Amino acid sequence: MTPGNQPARGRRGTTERKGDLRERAILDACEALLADKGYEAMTVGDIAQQVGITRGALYFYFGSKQEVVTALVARTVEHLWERSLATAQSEEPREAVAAAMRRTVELWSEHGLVMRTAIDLSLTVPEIGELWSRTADLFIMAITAVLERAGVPAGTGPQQASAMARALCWMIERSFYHASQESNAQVQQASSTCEHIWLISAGLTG
Amino acid sequence: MTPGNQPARGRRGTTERKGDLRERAILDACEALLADKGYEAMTVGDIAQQVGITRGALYFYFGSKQEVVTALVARTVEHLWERSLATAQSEEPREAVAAAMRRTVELWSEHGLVMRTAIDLSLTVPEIGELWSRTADLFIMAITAVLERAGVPAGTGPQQASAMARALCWMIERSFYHASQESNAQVQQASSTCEHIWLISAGLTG
DNA sequence: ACAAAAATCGACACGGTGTAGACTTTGGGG
DNA sequence: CCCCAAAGTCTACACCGTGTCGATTTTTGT
Repeated sequence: MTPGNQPARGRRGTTERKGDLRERAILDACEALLADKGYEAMTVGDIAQQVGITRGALYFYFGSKQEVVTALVARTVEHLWERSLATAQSEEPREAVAAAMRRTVELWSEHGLVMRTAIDLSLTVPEIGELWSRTADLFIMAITAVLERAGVPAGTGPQQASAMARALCWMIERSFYHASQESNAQVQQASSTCEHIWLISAGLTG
Repeated sequence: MTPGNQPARGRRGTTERKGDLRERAILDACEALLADKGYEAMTVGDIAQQVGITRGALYFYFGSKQEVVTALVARTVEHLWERSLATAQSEEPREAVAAAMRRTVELWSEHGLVMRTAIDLSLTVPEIGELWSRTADLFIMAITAVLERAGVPAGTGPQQASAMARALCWMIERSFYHASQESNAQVQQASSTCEHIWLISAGLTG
């Protein structure tokens, strides 16, 4: 479809099409516009103008505003996946929780805008919904692992690790979603509260 | 602005303007359309057609699609407020939690569609954001009260009732949001899990 | 340096929005 | 009963954002 779907890295020469630059520029422009106009108000013409091309040219790269935003979300989410694999590997559950929450604060501080956008569009843009759902599953699996290591019985019943992890994941998502709209201080506060509830839920009181 | 802003209930005679009927019919149509097309796909023309009038006539009642949906949300949310005042009045915290969750299941089963819509549009339609924020605050206050009665220290610190209640509220909102999209069984499951975590957070283990 | 591929542009058709003005219905007083 | 103002409704229009098309220019590999 759009150029850049295949990396097309020629073995040696940096096959860096001019269009690859433009594509990144479009995504950057989109992120900037998203920041100060919001998704609804942002128009395809706005993005093109920000990049310095016409709408027609932009449609060469992406088929619609939704596709642009989807690509932006994909770029960000890919970044999350890379950096989050090694998290919560600690043996000590208490430390694992702390590490995970530190990581979460980082992610939302850096990418809060795009993550909020992804959540907002999950319903209306199936592709984004899929992307975010995948991401949430990673978090849920990580939380489940920590709960089980802390002694919570495995299983999908209401009082068992998997279901609890899902609920805790939504708690964290929503808390950070709101907090990251306000200030870094709010994010810190949300983080502390979520960490506390997570610890209690894992039976790690005191 | 639009008719019906003032109840205009003449003291005796039922001053039931023909327009009041239409207004309700529009809201009903909107709710129906919302159910099987979704907000984005639903057009002002669709709503008008469903009611059996033209777009022009609809604009006599509401200034835009957003206004229609806002009115629909307002109608539903008003309903929530009425019925939720007497909840969680029980002395026994454990019973209060159970009652609150039963209530929540009811609300989401009956009004899940509109509630999800309200949440989705909170960002883009400030008026709806305000409405939903108010509603969330009611829930948070109720949860706070239960936590305090169960012995959680009052205050806004991360380990104190108010902050914890907020996090728990988001957990419940998000869990039900997702579950109510799937099935009643999922809603029940979510309810049980949330209840369990709430109880643990309140220190009511065992 | 030249041809194919990549990129860009301007113009168009389409669909949804919101508004304006003319027309019809409704429902109290004279 | 009639009349008139208010309430309600309609058709037509202007606007704006979208997505597409064909013509044109630039890049790129050889």
